[in-house]
Amino acid sequence: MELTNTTLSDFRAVMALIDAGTFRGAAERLGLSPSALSRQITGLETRLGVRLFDRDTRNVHTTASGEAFGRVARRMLYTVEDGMAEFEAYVSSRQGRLTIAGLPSVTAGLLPRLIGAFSVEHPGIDLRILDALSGSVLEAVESGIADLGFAAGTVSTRSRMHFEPLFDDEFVAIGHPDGPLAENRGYAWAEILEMPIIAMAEGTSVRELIDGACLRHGTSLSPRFEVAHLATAGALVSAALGVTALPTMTLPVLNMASLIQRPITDFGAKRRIGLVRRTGRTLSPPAAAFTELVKRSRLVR
Amino acid sequence: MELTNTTLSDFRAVMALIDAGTFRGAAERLGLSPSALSRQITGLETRLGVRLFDRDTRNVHTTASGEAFGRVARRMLYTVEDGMAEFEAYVSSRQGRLTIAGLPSVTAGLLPRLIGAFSVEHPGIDLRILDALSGSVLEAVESGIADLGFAAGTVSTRSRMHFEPLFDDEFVAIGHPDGPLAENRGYAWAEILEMPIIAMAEGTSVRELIDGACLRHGTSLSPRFEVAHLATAGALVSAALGVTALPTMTLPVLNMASLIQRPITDFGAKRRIGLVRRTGRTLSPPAAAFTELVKRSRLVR
DNA sequence: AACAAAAGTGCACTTCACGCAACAACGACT
DNA sequence: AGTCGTTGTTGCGTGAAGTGCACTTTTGTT
Repeated sequence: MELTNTTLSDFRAVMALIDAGTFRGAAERLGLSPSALSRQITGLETRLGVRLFDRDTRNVHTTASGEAFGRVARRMLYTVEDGMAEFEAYVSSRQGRLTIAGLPSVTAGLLPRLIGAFSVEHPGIDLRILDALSGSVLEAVESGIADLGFAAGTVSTRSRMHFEPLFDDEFVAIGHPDGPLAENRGYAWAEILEMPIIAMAEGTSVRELIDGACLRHGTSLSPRFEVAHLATAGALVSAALGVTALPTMTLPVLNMASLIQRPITDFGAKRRIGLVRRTGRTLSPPAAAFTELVKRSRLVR
Repeated sequence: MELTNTTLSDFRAVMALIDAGTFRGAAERLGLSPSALSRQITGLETRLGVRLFDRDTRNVHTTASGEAFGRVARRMLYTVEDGMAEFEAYVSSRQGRLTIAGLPSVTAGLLPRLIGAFSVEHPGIDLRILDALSGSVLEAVESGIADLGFAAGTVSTRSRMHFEPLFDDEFVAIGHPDGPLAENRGYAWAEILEMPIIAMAEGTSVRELIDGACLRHGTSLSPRFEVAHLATAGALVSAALGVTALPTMTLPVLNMASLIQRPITDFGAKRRIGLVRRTGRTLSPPAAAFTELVKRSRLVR
């Protein structure tokens, strides 16, 4: 009994013949000639070593073995149908899973709107958000844990991954209403450096950007506090312990009620936010759909 | 997306490539050349409109879509494997169902030994016994309710079905020890007709045979009692109400403790017991196996 | 920098499947 | 009972699909 050579068309042929009851009808349903179907059934019976249909030139009767095979065939075709439908649903992003890594500022400030829109368009997709520091975002995407990542477009980012810039996130100075930024005007970066600075911890993209700006200005940063979380920085500023410089994107995370923001006139450094993905790797359909959505939503300001 | 043309070899190819990680290894496992596999994967990807593997000349990486397809493919191949194993088990009579119709005398006297042996050889097969009158046996087999039937080989039987004779069941006279058959010798049929006869109801094969014998002897039967069931006949004889003539095969059904049996010297009619099955219909594998067992058990006496 | 290994491609060949036409057998209708 | 129509099967030719071999290209390694 040669089972391995059995193909899906064999199953389809048997099913059609069982349902139609005649070779002619079954062949028509399958879209081929009666002779072709006859050969196929004969060949299958030969390979199986079992007669599936008792037939003469006038009648066709399914044997017990034929019915047994038909049950198997029906299950098989259902499985194929279901499987392909499932795959098609996956490809067309109707179901699946999408993991997005992002800097905390992005996940908090930008992602809510995006994933809101996405989950409306693709309700069947399980969304996972990974908020991590800059390095972890790249790591997550590179290792495949995350499909996409939102990160700042630093040099290291662009070399390891494909980076698609979305918009520039400008730095503003944040201070207490009664603090050194009380005057409602733009401040120069040199001015700010004179104030007590609350800086983000090293390893964050914000800190990386600020360090780079200092380098270009030929100055150096001497922070009064270093904090790991944006909210902490906000709290410290609210307590009038100092000022800080943050990208505007991060502001929604903070409670701005008791804070004021001022432009930095000559800071120059912008945080270029973009979408990272592995180079040379095809995006999963949900990831591609999400990328499409992001582009469509015109974040560029 | 062309889903319908997807074939089992596509699933096998994807599975092999996922598992092996290289075209070369996968091709070897599939028993074909790397180029053929390359074309197959490319063709599948084209039909699906989705890239399943990211590959350069050196590395092969499964995409998210490829893994999704792989999950579907694995399920598919398991289903095929299971299904074919199930069918193979059915064909080789390791599982399935077998319905045997038989005359009450046969089912009671002969079948127990046979189905005992059969269920030892084929423990996975569900056995159903249909004990019915002669006509019902044929009906059950003809309609497909029963796969096989044990019946007496009358003319009508042979014309409608394929009849395979197994053995001849001879008639003996049954009486009460104190009745007219008290003498331990053979009795002529004419003698017995003089005694009070307990006959089986019309429609039973026993009655059919006896009527035939009377016809040949130029006599006629005038039964004192007519009963539908063998056990009833036996009970009547036990009560010394008369004598009866029955095939030896039926005797195990009766309680012979208070009965005696005597040869009928010139009765001449034997009941030819045989296996009936539909003409022109292939037997189900369990039925074929059972037939084989019956032939092997050499019932011919 | 050169080599080796692996995937992709052009080309020729085989094999498989298909349709058409002829054939055989069975059933129905007169 | 004879005839005709229908239905499954088979012989044959054709076309497409698949396969292997040889070669190219690219990439990782020594």
